Amino acid sequence: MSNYFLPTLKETPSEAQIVSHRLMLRAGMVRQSAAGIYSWLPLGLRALRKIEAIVRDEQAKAGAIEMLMPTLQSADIWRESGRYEDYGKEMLRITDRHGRDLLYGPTNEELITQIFRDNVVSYKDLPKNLYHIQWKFRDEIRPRFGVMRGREFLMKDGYSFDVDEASARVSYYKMFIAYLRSFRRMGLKAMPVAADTGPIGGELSHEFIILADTGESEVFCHSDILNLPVPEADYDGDLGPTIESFTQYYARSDEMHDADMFAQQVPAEKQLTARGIEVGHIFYFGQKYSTAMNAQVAGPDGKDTPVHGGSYGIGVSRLVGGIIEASHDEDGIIWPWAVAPFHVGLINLKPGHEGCDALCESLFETLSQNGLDVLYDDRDDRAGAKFSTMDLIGLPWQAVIGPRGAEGGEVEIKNRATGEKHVLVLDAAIALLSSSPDSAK
RNA sequence: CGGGGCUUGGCGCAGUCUGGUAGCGCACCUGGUUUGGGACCAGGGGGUCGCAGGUUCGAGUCCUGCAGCCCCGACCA
Repeated sequence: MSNYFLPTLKETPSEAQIVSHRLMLRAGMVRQSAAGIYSWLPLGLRALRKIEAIVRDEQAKAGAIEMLMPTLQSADIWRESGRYEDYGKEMLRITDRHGRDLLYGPTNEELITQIFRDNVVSYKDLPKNLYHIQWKFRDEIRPRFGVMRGREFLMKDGYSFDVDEASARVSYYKMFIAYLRSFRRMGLKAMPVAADTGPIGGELSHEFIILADTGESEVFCHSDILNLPVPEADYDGDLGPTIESFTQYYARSDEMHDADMFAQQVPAEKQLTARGIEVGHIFYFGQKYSTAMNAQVAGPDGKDTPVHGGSYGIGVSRLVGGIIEASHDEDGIIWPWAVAPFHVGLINLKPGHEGCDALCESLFETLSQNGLDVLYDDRDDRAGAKFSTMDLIGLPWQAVIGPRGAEGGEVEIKNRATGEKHVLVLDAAIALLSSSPDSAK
């Protein structure tokens, strides 16, 4: 850590209003560069990458294929879909040296549709679900809340292509399940709420909301939906009943909310009105883009038909803030194991002390070999300062080695979430640290 | 885009009303004493006071314009 870059702050910068923003600044995860635009410092980047990894894993299980599209797009394809004008001022428009119109992509329906139509011509190639994790830019009227509503943000966006609506529904269901699983693995309880489908209509649009008082979305739901088991990653067979187990309950965003229906369908003691953070959004948009942009495949009958599309977004950078909103205390962040930038914070209370140094290095080596990410605090500083820093950055385990215990080869292990401490000999400490402490909660 | 607020060293702030040669805490550097929950003493470095004009013998302070940032609302991963 003496060689690391982790600029923590004792005092809270005045611009940060919500707890996740304050903690991200104080813990040295991000620094603001302009309104709604952030640099990700090493610690923040590690959390971001952990979230990406979970998303990738669950996308792969659900059959989605990763690719990467550019941040800059040509205006031409957006003129084709009709959204170049429609998108308005939220789209950042750029002109290159030749006077050609470009834009910093706020989303990628047009680009993926272009790629698809140029390369897929038969129903035999369907279904396809392609995604990427890329920075987006939306020139928000009012960015706020740190990375929760930035103008530049990292999003996983995926697009499915199917030959008909029935098949598109299956693609949608797969993402529905993959999203539930992804958020749960990040230590979050995300609930799917019926969302506005816009001009397309239908019931196939859901937002995934995690509850938080500082959230910008208001939701109305049956409280049982929060405690449903998360489905297995089994995507064969009929997914309908699994989806139904969620959609049978009333759960709607404020623009879809119907007070009478809510009162009728949900017993009073189960009615939950709460604020939340939208961390994912999936929807089926039918043939909207494929028709506008002529993305057709030949069916079994040899006739061309526009493909049925869906799109699926996860706010990756927003999740970093969202997870902190959901998991912190007055001392700092409490990272869930799966997304923690490091698993273990190793504190050497007395660098330079032979016994402490040797024990720390031994522990560091063994834990690293066991595949754990360890942040080693070997700074020459007071114990209190080290404890405070470690609590602030919120790694799941803290391993403290000082002259007191070093003689007997003892390590003090602290669980950041519960505050529980155990004094253990090296081998026992290694065994404990190698396990996720989340189950203790 | 409407309403409100802010801008003074890396961070948090005072000073602006009433113009007179820029200050406090934290952080940083040096030395010493300390050392298991953000130590103490002494010394030290660092600021075109957001930018541009103007008023004045003199502007952080007064006037005009502009910019950046934050908060509340309508829009969004």
